[in-house]
Amino acid sequence: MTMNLREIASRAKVSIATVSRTINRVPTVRPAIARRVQRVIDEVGYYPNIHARALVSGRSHIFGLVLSEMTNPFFPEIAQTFEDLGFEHKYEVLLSSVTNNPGRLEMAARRMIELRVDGVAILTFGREDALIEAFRLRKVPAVAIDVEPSEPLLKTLRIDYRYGIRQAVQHLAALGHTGIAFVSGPAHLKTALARRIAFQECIDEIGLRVSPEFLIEGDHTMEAGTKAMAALAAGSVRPSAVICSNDMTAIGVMRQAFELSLEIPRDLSVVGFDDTHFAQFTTPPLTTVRMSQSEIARTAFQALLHTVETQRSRASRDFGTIKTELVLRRSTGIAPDRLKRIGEWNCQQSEGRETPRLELQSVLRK
Amino acid sequence: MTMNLREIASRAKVSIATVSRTINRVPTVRPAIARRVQRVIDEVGYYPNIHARALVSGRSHIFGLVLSEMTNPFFPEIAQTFEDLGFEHKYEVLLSSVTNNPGRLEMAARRMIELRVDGVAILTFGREDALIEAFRLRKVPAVAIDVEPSEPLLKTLRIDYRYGIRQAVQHLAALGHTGIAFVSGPAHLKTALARRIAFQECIDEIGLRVSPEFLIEGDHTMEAGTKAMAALAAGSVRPSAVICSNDMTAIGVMRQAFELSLEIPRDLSVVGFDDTHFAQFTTPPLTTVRMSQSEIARTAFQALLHTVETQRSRASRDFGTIKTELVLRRSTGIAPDRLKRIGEWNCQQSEGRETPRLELQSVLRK
DNA sequence: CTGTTAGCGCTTTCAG
DNA sequence: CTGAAAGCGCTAACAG
Repeated sequence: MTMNLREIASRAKVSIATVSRTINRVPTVRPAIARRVQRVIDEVGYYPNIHARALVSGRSHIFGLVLSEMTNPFFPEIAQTFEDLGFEHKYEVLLSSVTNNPGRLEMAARRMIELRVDGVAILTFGREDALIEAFRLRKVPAVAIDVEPSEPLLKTLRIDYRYGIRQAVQHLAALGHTGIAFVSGPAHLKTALARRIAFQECIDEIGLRVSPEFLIEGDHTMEAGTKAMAALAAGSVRPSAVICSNDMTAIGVMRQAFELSLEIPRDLSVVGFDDTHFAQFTTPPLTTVRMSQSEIARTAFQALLHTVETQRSRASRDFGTIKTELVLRRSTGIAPDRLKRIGEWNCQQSEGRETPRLELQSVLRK
Repeated sequence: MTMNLREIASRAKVSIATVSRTINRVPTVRPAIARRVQRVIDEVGYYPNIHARALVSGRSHIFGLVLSEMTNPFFPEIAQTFEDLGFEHKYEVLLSSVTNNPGRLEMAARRMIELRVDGVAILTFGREDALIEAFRLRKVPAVAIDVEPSEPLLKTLRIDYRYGIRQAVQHLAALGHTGIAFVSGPAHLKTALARRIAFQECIDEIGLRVSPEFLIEGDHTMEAGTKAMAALAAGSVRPSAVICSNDMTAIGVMRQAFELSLEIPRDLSVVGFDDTHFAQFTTPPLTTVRMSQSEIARTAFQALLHTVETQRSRASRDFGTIKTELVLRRSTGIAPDRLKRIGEWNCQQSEGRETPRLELQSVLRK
């Protein structure tokens, strides 16, 4: 038995319009009737057909969410928040993860458009240009990261990479590190590039210099971290600290450090980027730059909602800047050579495997 | 300019029926005309309206996929494969992650039904009953794990937890462990229960016994693993090995072991379950029971496809059994007391931090 | 307050 | 081989 408005209407002895109104909570329905209709609906467990509704109303009540590989935990955490928000505001969310797989990007755009999403958040952190163009053409409201919003339907969400990366660099420098390596993400990702540049600038700022050997290109996977660390260890000079473009990379670096019997942070300090939930559970817990996933998801959602719900949001507004910030944990410590000098001055053995730690948070966060 | 069949038709100077046929590759369209139509479609970048199509055809070409919390990497890995398959077979996939959040489960069912999915894979590993019932009522083809398929539209996909868990238990026993703890998932999850029972049986089988203190209930999060290990360490007797109901739990256990200055595997052996990608990157790499995510996703997808594409798939078939299997890495080693005895016999120091290892794979996998 | 009716964009007979 | 026309289930005027 296929249920539809007509069937409900006939059972409740009203017209289909009344059923429709009841479902949509139009207040002009006499309460007694509304209750009667509702009872029938509940009895038969009727759910409206979204397709019919979208077709006639022109609004699908679906938001698209385009992310990169779901296997990087950073993205599921965004998805989770975004979905929660959708739930709260009665929007479906159509998730599309764009892998390197060619055609996948195009596919994502196609899905979103075919399903006539009311708006789409593009949080791929890098290769969004083609998507943005596709949605602009079809006049689909969109929000993306660090783009120039050339028109009212495109909102932007900026990220201040510099702030957190500066904290990381200064934290390391304060601990006496001078040889600091950086493992970047894939060069073609804008976001990865931005992080690397921020690193470079922050290093320059304090008058340090980084040997070209210390700038390794990775691809934001754990495997890349492993390889990068192997390369670093094989070099003529070795860094005493390494900053990674994301947490996955840092995990890979730590893995390889373990392989090389390097103890963290005694022999090597490691800093991640993202602060995924995992960062708290590495051994040792990872010092990393937090970029709040939920804040990103929330801001993106709000931007979309704002664009859709208010007709004349003519001004292509900037939806604020997401700040990044260093979270100190235990993968960073005093630079090995400074530590040695401390040892010489003060011959008594410090207890166990503990490494002396500086509490810099108050300084860094001034 | 809102594009639709009519518009394309008028531009290509054919009827809308012909455009429809062209799009759907109906072979009776004269090639010359088809080309003309196609050119117009490409020029204007037209995408059909899925809603209209679904409405009239009665088939949405959408598969639903219900998973548990996406923040456990096990699930994204399934989602990835399932989506790839959707891509390949021209199905949308609508992902719904069911968190503990009350109402979220109901919401998932509602979404699937309102969007008239052609089938739904329920891979929540535990609390699927309500969902299954909802889909049964509405005659939505479904596939779920370890259910009794009472009717043709419900397929089942079985998982052999025992096989892998037995390997884990025997591996540990062979290394001389007698005090083996088990950190389970939440008691209300069928799948977690199944794992715990399998563990118990495998222990019984070899005549070992496990103290009640060694059976800890967790909830499949890293936090739970941490707490479980803390509890274990605080007990009157300590286990020399712990098997976890999933990899997340194992990561938490390792994290806490580190906190307690327990070295793995010298002081404690740890075994996970799932073999998520992360298991290769813990320090040390995690010995774990593999349950192939891609195999699960693939089997579920095939079951759905089979149900949908063949009208009269009357027989409610079992879609095979997924096997589980121990993957040896480096979080397990010889039991501490046996190791000590070895040390006594053979006084020469073994090199560095290496722990003697047995290569049991060939035996275990006979 | 409630009912009637005209489509939304598409697929699918049924005629030509 | 191509076109005309009848809906799919629903919303939104417009009447009553």
